[in-house]
Amino acid sequence: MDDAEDLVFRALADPTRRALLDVLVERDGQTLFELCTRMAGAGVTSSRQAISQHLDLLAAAGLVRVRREGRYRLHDLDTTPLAPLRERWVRPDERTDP
Amino acid sequence: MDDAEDLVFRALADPTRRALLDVLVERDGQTLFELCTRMAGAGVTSSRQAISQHLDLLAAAGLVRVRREGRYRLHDLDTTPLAPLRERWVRPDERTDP
DNA sequence: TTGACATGCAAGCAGTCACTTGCCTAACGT
DNA sequence: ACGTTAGGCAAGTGACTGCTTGCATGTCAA
Repeated sequence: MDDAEDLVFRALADPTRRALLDVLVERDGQTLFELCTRMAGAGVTSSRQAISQHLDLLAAAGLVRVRREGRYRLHDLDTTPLAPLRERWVRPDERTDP
Repeated sequence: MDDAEDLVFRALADPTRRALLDVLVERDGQTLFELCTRMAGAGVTSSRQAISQHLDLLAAAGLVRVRREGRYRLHDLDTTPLAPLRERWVRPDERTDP
């Protein structure tokens, strides 16, 4: 099972990746080093490679867009894959979609 | 990391468990055997023990309430742990909470 | 009571995951 | 040109995960 939905859920399964999303939601265009610093500040102690790999996984899930600018790798958050997820597992009697 | 939030996200990381939630959202009080049958019907081929372990994990995450009735084990869905999850990673400029 | 049905428990196994380690490439400043 | 800065690649490792296997328990019907 390797469809898009599965990638998103598996990406969210790790606390470090969720913390990365927490940092990314505030501002687009943060570099890898910037993210490492802010993660360390948030109490998450992960190496640069570890964080880079987490970002690769988030990118594979479509949650993060990666672009190059000079020697920097900039990261933008994309929350659109989360939209269908938010409406899932709502009881039929609790649905409020008019 | 073993807090409640982490349990929920890890519980959602498995496609079989998500399929179980899909089946559970329709009706409360389904037995283990009933769930096995409906899972098989949905194209998910998992043994009874496997499904039972998945349900245990969902129960540990607070997503499923388990109760006994005679020789049956009945399962009720509880979506309240999903509520905070739905409002997460929403851009500050996209927030619409009045 | 006896047998069938619904489920529980626990050890073991193979695959996956997160992380490290070590070295390499590319872009900037001086 | 040279060193520094930002990041890339890939193999290896320990722990965790999902699943199986085998047997045990408890409940009901006849």
